[in-house]
Amino acid sequence: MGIAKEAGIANGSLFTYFETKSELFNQLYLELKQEMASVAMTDFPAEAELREQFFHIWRNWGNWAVRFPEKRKALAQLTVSDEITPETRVAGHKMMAAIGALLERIRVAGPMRRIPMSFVAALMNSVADATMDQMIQDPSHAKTHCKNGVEALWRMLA
Amino acid sequence: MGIAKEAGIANGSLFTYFETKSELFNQLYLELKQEMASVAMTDFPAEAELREQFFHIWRNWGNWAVRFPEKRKALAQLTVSDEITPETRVAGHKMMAAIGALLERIRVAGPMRRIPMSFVAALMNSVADATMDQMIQDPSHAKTHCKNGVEALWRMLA
Amino acid sequence: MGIAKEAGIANGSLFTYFETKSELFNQLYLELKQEMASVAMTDFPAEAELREQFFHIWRNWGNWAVRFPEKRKALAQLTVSDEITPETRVAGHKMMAAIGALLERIRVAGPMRRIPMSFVAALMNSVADATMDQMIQDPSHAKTHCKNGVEALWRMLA
Amino acid sequence: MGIAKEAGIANGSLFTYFETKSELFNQLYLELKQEMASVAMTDFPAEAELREQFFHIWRNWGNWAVRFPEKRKALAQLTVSDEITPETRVAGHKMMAAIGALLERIRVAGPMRRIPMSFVAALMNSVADATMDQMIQDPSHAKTHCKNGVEALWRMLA
DNA sequence: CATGAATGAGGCTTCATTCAT
DNA sequence: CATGAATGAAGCCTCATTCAT
Repeated sequence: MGIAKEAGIANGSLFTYFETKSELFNQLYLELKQEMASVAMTDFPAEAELREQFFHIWRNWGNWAVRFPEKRKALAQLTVSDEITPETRVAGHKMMAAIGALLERIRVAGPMRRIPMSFVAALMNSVADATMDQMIQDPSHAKTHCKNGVEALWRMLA
Repeated sequence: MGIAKEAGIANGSLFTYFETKSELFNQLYLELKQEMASVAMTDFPAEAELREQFFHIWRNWGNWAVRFPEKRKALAQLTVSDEITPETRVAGHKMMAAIGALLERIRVAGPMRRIPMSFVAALMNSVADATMDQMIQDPSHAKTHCKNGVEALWRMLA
Repeated sequence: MGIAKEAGIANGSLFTYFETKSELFNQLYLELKQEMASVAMTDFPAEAELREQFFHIWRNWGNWAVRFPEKRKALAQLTVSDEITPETRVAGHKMMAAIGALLERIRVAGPMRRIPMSFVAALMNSVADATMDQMIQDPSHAKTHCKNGVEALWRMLA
Repeated sequence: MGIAKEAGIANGSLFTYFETKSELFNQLYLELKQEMASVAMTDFPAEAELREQFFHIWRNWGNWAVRFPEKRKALAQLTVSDEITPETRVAGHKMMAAIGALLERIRVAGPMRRIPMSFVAALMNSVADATMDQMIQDPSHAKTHCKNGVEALWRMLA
């Protein structure tokens, strides 16, 4: 369909800002990752327990996914795209450092303490994706699905 | 890159078998789903407990994914592709009926008994995907990752 | 659509009889021309007047066109096709020699006596084509259209 | 041979102006019809008799055909092409409304008064085509062929 | 002799990219 | 800096033609 048209701008205008389609994708990926990271920390309850902190982040993600399903979809597609370079992926992960640290604290305290963090993170992401998809497909019960997803994940992690 | 070239045949030859690129994709999707379904049931322990039956299927999947990573990758890509029609997806799910029934028995007996089966199935699939990816990325510990994945999922389900 | 499929035979079978698509077209053109020529002379009233002889041929053509509209269409298309060689066209005209002679007798006796025969023949063909098209499009009044066409042409020629 | 190459432009450039090959053909058909219609009315003798008016149009057509044989050929091919939609044909006929009205006045006053206008128009077109072809094939006598053609048609019509 | 799978040249179409305005 | 016409590489698809069965 043409990425310029999809972005709603003149096809030539794209190259005022980006040298290349790949560059655009990588930059967009980082922007969306950044957005997910900062959305996650909105009203973060610094004094609460681990579980409540984790659930808080999850709720923020869910709200964001339901409000901006196109962003969620774009990020999902970019995540599996071959256009995103390893460097960009690393940079994206760094933006999630705070959440990674939180997950790490959960991991070492629970049944997955012997399992590599990378795998645990991958599992969290996959469950988060499945949950957000469910919320978007059935928005009238979004809150319930959100809770169900995080409780399922919590059983896995803690 | 051109799907004919990728398949190693003359570009025109594709259309001896398939009317259309879409038809090829849909048919390939079904074939791979069928393969996953029948691989899963290999040496199925009909008399064993639920847990052992489920772990058995999971191990079969893991072995298949490690042996045929290209098939696994192709199926993953087809699953998220827009070329696959809803009809094809339904047909694909039907091939998994036996596994679905098993999962259903696990679900009604555990903490997810109040949660829609479709969501539970989606969670299982997403965890399976993450596990297979991990196994393929780090094949020297494939068996361990396989076990870690299914145990994590089992904590979620049962 | 593929000329073999259109002919209702296996694609490879075509080349048992014809070296080439062009050869097939040229041969088919000649066959249809031959058919039109011999159909035209069916029950030819050798003793009748010029006008009646001409009308007789015209009626034969009309009946043929209504009975075999696909043949009529094929011939019309072949006639304007670039695949038909000048040699084939000449051969086709020779098959129509008897009708050409009749037309020539009409021409020299009428208002077009100073006009090149080739042009007169072209005019006759174009009026015949238009008439057959009309007959095929509105077969319930085919006879009327047939008569209207030849009478119009007769006013032109005689 | 590839319609872009034939037009002398890069193959992709076509789609800057037309969504589709079909659209290009239909639009070109209308443009050529429009051109024929407006050419026909050049210096139209509004006060002259029917016959002179008709001959005037015919002469205009003949001059146009001899001057732009490629346009004439293109229009002839488009007219028999399957790419031209019925809607486009109707639109094309509407452009010829003035000429149609003139022909109608001739028809009702002559021997074809009982014959459907559509058939009469088809006959006129077929004779016009044959005449233009003759003029283009033998341009040194173009004027004579032009006159011969219209006089022949006039005998048919009036 | 008939068949149909396989081929590849050639046509239509898309789309990232360039560039004159 | 924005625009959109122009480009051409690359993809999908058609179809005449070949060839092993």
